[in-house]
Amino acid sequence: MSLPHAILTALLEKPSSGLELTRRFDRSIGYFWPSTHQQIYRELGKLERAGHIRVLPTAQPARGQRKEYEVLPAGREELSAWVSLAEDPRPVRDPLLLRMRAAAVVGAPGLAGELRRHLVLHREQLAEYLEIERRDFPPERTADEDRLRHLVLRGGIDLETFWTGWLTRAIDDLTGSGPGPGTGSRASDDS
Amino acid sequence: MSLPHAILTALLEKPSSGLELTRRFDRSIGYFWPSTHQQIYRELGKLERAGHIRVLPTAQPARGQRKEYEVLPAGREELSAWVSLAEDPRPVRDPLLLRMRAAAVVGAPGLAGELRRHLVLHREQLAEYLEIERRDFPPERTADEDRLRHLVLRGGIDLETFWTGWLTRAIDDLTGSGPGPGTGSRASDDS
DNA sequence: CGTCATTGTGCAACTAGTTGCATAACGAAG
DNA sequence: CTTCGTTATGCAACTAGTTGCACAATGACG
Repeated sequence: MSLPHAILTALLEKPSSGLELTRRFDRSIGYFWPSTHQQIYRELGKLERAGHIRVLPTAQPARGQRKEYEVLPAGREELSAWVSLAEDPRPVRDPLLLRMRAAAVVGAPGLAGELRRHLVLHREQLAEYLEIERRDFPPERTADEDRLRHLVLRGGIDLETFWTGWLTRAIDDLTGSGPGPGTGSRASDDS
Repeated sequence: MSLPHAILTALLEKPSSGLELTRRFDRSIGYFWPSTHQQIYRELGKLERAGHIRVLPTAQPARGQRKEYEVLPAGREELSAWVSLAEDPRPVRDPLLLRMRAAAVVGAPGLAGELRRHLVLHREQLAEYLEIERRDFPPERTADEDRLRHLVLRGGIDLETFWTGWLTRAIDDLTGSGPGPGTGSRASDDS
């Protein structure tokens, strides 16, 4: 149940309308909790009904008319409570790794190409994060209250760095020698 | 739609019953595509109806009676086709990063403790992967057909290495100086 | 004035994964 | 021989996320 809390966080940073929130997600919180406008509108409705947020009285409510939301005290408390919950890391669920594993069994003609494609995408994402870091967190003074936000960004940077590194080595390993395993046949398990 | 393909891969490696498959997932494919027995049984039913797998004739079909499945040619073809599909990396979706971001807004008394807890978990997972590597992929001869499987395992190892590194630095950064930001108040965006 | 693109809100249906539980066969213990 | 734990299969309801689309207001262009 993270999306409502992502929305509360974003609304505390700045009261917004649904679409505005969606756009801010696309270049901020959405980097580690992506969401669509449909989902966001639905969740805004729930949060309002729960008394966690309300429509700013300045805007008139009508279909197709902009509605700006702000967080109510109850919403802030809810978020505070959620922040201090313990929650185990979610298990990895990655189709690319699954594909490689399947390729070990049924063969993989174009797999190296797919790895190269992913490498490009991860490099782009990494560059985007580094650009944000350069812009928002210059080395001089790291404002105390920005430390957590910087750590989160560092997480994104380190994660993309891991992917580019691993993909590079995987491509080398796959194309460096022989044509690959073809249709494997063993029946052992594990790993 | 990855679960059916995960199951096809596992069944090609070795024909199995539902429960056996579940257990093999727990210490193998489930590391990057986790699944429960309920989901696996449901999917086995669909795969059988689709003509991708069949029950081995040796076992008699009855409720509460073991049924062993094997992959049919159509299933192998389906898997082959899926392996060569292009699929973009899924966006990250991580509650811990979200929590840190929320903590920058509403404060975070116990956050460092939670980070330490995660660090332990990731270290344990890393140790488990390294043990598997030591056991299944000794340095001497790397059999050609095992290369892909080893690469997948390397992915898990590198990923856990990234987490332990990042968490260690985050904990240092959070506990090293001042008491943290408390209730932040800024209203800027991005990052 | 009409129509067309843009901004904005939102519903409905679908898909995939999770949680809780029911049920059957079978062997071991009392 | 019955009861109990284990192995095994599976259904049903729920939750979260995705996809496709509908509709209202508004301002620009002809």
